Amino acid sequence: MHSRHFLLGRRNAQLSPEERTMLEAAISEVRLVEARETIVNAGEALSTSTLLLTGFMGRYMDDRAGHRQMVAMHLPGDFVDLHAFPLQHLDHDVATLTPCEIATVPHDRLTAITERAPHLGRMLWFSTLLDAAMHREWVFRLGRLDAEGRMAHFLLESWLRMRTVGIAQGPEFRLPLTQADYGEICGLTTVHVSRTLSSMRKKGLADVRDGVVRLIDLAALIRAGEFNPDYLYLHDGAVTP
Amino acid sequence: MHSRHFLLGRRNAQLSPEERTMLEAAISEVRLVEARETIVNAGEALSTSTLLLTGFMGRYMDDRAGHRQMVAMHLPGDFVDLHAFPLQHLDHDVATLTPCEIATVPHDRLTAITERAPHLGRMLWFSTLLDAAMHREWVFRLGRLDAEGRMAHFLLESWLRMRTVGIAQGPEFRLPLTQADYGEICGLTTVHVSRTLSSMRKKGLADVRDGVVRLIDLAALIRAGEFNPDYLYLHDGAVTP
DNA sequence: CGCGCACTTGAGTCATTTCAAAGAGGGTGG
DNA sequence: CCACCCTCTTTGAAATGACTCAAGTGCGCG
Repeated sequence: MHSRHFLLGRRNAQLSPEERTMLEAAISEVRLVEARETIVNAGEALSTSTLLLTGFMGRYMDDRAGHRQMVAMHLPGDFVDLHAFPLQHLDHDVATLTPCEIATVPHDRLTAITERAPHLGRMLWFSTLLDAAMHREWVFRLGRLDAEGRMAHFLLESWLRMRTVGIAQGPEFRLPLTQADYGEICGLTTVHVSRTLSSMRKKGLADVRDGVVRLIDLAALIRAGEFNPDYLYLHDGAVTP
Repeated sequence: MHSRHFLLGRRNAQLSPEERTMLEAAISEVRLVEARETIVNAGEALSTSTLLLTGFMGRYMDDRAGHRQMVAMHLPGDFVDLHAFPLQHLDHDVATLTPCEIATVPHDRLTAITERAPHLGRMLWFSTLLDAAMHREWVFRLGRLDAEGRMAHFLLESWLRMRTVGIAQGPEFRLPLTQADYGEICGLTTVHVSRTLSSMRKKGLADVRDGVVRLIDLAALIRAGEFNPDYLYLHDGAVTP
């Protein structure tokens, strides 16, 4: 399948063709999932991990009142719950935001990869560390930025990530999130997301509406979000050869 | 050195004696570092990682105004910047909170471990995933909890972690942090940390002072911090045999 | 047509910050 | 040995950012 090969391993730029083939061969199944469906519940035992081929997914933790905090958003090419391989079960839920095409990879095949292809194994490790680096940035975002800064930071992060996998080019791109989603990402209420976005629109920073993001004043967004893209390791991706 | 062997690998309960020996043999140097010293700056190229033997360390990201957000705290037995092995440089600073005894592990020896001992390699991977799980919990804490909840959550997390490495037993334990540290952890100002702690004292939840934490009403703390310890994977730690 | 969902807007409240000042303790140098 | 100066902590008062509650708009879809 063309699109599958196209996306696979996109996130880890340093894979050789043989490694890509090996990873692709580890897929046991590809299927479609509807929007807003939970595909993994926190705590359940897992013997497979999920590679996202098309669509958007999120990882969530719930508070007692049922309010959700998103702890990660995933794009095509992401190994959404690769950490379930070493961890065996997850501390959060995984759900689709949009309709998604996902590939299933059994853990025993990953074990074989770490044994037969140590470099590819380290690239998988690298991929989970990218998630961790993003988690840290989310901690920073929530701990130190105000509503506008959080939104700006998240929009910039998403834009760069989407550019690296080729689903965004210019400063206008499709990001099919509702304001409630933004609230779950940025630790804000829906109401306050609405106010924040309209203020950013008024100030000429960015225009977010109808699932489309238009970044208008990049310099101001970078300033507001105190954004430094180093944590995305965009020009790295190799461990040892 | 007795204490070294005692601590090494404590975090990853499932290491065999041979694996412990192998990890210990990877240490090239042990040294002492004073309190409040930065041992790694964000962005610098790294060819070694650091194992914390005694003392407390933190990982930090700075905002433009120079305010810091702590993104992780480390205890004896933690591989503080193991992720520098695949990543090659870090997106945050690493600094001591107290005087620390640290062991240096060159990355080429870690490469050898992943090649010669895949299971130990996966345990190292597991260890970085524990950090990621804690990062997620910190995202949740900052995104969904109020000041009292954040403090309660952090105190409980620290208590459980310290119990698993044997440096805390009962509900009273030494945690040598200032209120400014708590602020950098919980995304609060020092002033508000002071108010929050005194309110928790008044309510009989916990008594934090002079670097000593006394957890008084565990049930209430768990409720306030919406605390569920599953993310610490305390009863896990094995991948595949 | 009407219902549900996403978004907007307003008014009032509350949590946290900011600014300011002062106390408590520990260590150091005169 | 005392005076002084750190750093850490506490407290007060005012300002502000975000939340809650509430009502209302616009839109797509059955």
